Amino acid sequence: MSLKLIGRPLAPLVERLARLSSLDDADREKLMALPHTLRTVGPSTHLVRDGDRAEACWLLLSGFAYRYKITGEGARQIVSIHIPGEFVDLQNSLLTVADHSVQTLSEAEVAVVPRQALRDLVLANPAIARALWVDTLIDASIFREWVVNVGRRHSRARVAHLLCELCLRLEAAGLSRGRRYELPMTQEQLADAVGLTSVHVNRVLKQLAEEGLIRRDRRSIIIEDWNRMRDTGDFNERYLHHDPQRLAAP
Amino acid sequence: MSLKLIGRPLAPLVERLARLSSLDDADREKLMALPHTLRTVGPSTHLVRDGDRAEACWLLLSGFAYRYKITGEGARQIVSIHIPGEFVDLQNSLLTVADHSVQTLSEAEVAVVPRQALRDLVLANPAIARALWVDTLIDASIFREWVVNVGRRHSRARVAHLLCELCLRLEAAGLSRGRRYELPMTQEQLADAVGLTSVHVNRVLKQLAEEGLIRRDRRSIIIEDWNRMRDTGDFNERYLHHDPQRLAAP
DNA sequence: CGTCGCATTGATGGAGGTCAAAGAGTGTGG
DNA sequence: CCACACTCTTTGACCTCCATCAATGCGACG
Repeated sequence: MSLKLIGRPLAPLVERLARLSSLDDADREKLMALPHTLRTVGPSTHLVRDGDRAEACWLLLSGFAYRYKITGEGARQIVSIHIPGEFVDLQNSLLTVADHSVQTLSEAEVAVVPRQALRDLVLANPAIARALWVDTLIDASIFREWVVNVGRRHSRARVAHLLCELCLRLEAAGLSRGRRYELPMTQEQLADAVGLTSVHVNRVLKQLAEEGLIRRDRRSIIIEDWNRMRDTGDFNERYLHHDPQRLAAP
Repeated sequence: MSLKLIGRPLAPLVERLARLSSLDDADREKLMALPHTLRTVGPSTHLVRDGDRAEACWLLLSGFAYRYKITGEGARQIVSIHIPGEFVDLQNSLLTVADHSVQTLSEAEVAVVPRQALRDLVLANPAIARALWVDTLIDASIFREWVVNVGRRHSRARVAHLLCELCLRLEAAGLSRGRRYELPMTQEQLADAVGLTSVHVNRVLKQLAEEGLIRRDRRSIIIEDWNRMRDTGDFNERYLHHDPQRLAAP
């Protein structure tokens, strides 16, 4: 269902990109004017399915989503979690067939941007092209960190690392209150993000809570002791590249 | 040490990018004319170190390299393996500080491209910008598959998957003879790429060889039975996006 | 011919998986 | 307002895959 939202619906995207790369007012206007359709979708809605032909790019305006793949044995691995303001499949603009699926975690407002519109915008605006490229590079950096997380860290560290990452990303987007944030994920989904089982994630969370590193309140996470979480999660935020990237303008 | 190589040293890059995205003759010429310094470096040479300020991008012209991170506990995770024609750290063009290290596996010829030269080229040439963006998107796709590999596959499948991936990538680059290719990696390095120990990788390789799926000859891998390797590695090449991406020109 | 790095093999242990059941939170319909 | 249904969380018992530790083998190279 299409619906009109107030004002400038794409603002979260523009703010995000402007944090990553310098954009002048004209660039921002052009981004805001990107043709799109707004939709509100429920939790567990598939936005993209593995194997789909790419037709549009989905931009998350509110709510959470995740990308995942299913192995031949039927196991699911979540490869990324997305927060408002992020494109969940920017690759659809240029690659022809989706190599993974995208599903919402919560109810979400999304903007559907036709693939061609994005290509045209990028072709005509080098600064926007650069901003989107930076976005893709940071995405890739996060994937690399996830490879390390599931490949070489113990269960405690994996879970702590993920919780630290989400906390900082939400903070950068202005979506957390202090060290507390909503995390609308089941323990099974958390498990699929860190390559463990839900049973084990449950034990790890329990232990982290008992030791006073975190507190859990329904689907909220409160990081009680950031320093110890950082240590047990072997977390170094450099890979998020949140430091200002705005170098001398093009 | 800088040295002059014959003809058009950047040709492997141009060929690779042209496979990924449409480039006209003018674009190709501009890429070929990218300012750079050629160097020949020995095996185990660090091209980038985690934490370095990005000054240049390294392009592999011959030989192999890999990117890795070290955890707080000192474990290494290899996050990607690179073959000739690939940029090993395109992100250096736009991100300011390296979040991982890059090291050669074998002796290698590399081109060092000043970061600013690449930025300028991209800013002035949308088609080249697009090609490099596609390159980054495919890189990211491979990282995602690696997350799945270390997160959700058993040891046999992990190793088989990696061997399948390298085979196809080398084939696409015209660097394998049939199903045989040189793989200048120790079993410890293989282990760090798939999140296992070298001891276990050794046992897996032995088993794959005993069952007739592969043959090993020094540092060469021969895939004897592609179909069974594909099955045991749960390998689906779609994520490599080797299918022609050349859609209607910009 | 020694030595150095890597591969190979065996023995043992543990982190995390699997299986199964009970508990808790939330929503719904009577 | 309660009963029950459904999903998710929690906990316990047991087991397996892979890590760890420790030798030994072996090929390349000075």
